[in-house]
Amino acid sequence: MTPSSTGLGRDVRRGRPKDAAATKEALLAAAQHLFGQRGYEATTTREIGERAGVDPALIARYFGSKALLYIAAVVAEARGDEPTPDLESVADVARALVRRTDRHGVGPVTQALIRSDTAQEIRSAAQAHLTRRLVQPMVEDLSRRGVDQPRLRAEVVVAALMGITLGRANGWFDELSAVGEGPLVELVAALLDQGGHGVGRTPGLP
Amino acid sequence: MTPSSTGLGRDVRRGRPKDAAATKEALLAAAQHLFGQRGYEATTTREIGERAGVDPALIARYFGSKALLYIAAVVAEARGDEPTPDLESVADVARALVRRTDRHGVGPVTQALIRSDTAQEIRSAAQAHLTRRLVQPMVEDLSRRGVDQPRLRAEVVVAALMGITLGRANGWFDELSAVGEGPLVELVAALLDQGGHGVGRTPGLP
DNA sequence: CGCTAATGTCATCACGCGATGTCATCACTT
DNA sequence: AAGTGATGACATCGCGTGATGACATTAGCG
Repeated sequence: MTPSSTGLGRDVRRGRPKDAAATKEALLAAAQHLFGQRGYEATTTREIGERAGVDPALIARYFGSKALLYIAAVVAEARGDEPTPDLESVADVARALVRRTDRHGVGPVTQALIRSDTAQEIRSAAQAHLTRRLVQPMVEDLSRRGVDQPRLRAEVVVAALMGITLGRANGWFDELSAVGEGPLVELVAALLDQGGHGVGRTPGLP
Repeated sequence: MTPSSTGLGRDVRRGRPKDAAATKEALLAAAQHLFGQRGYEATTTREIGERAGVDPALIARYFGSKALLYIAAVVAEARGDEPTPDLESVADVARALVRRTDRHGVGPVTQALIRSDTAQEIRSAAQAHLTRRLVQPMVEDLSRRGVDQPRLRAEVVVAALMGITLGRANGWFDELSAVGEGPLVELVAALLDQGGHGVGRTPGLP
């Protein structure tokens, strides 16, 4: 989140008119929210313009097209992702994911991944982001702890976490959506982080 | 899957013309496949008609509308879901989910759940289906085994499984998509089914 | 064989989308 | 204060969508 977007928040833009930078930020903030909430196809440029208090035609002027605005939103989300906290243990990742989803919704990156109609370029970017940001650190952590098949394990865990946050945000189940962040993270970490409990190895190994 | 739809498979409909029942089935089969693959919004009635070898206008005749056809597809999927195998243990659910996704794609029910633009009626039906079919049996299994917070646990596990199958089907990560069904199910079961390993209780309990 | 209702085909509608271009309006420099 | 380029508002375009209704064709029955 940029400082100015924090300032104007969710509503129609006020302040002095004819400020190109502010307009661009307002559009980006609105795009982040709407794309993250409903995904690419389900969000219209008119909605984005309305939420930003700005004419939708300005999307073309400042970002080129709706697709490029989406990419800008993904990039902005990747940057604003908390100042790179040390996401290593499963609990860390789980907490970060749940917290961010609870606050800002699913987010453009996740939306890009779950939708099959996402443009290939956007999808690749989102996958790379997810891998570099979440999977890779976990792989290193698992390797360090001597768990075998660390990469596959990390991928499975991250995918599982995606499903959990997705289900929570979308209200699939009653208790999953109702439970607090703390208990949920605790439960999920206990479930998925078995290295700490000595059960992380394949059956048959010492 | 109905017997006749199995017979004609993926392609254009042949056989004797002017058969309303066959036309209806062809449309339903095509709808199940396309809706399950791409979701509701991303699938057009023209595509469904083309895949079924039938005029798209017949969707309106036989199902009323695209939305009603989608509901019919969800209902059909719910019915055709293997003749109610005993889905109790986590491993059972994982195996069934992975297997069905590997064969038929994500499926209309899951698509309805992950898309935020799904009509409320469809979403409720999909949630109810998921709860009755997967969560409820697992709750009973966990309760029987004395695990506490059985409902929340079951919901978390099912959501995690959704994420895993979703990530596998959508190619989020290399190894997750490449690994065979057997090893994946084994790993996932070992990860999520902790009741069998004595780690299923909340920390602090005997 | 001929009639009729069921079935399939086709042209077309209204709508919402993203995008574009034109023109009015404002801010900044001198 | 005036001029000028940047900025925003508006009307409109072309496209693809789901849906509709008129028309052609077939199957089933007497």
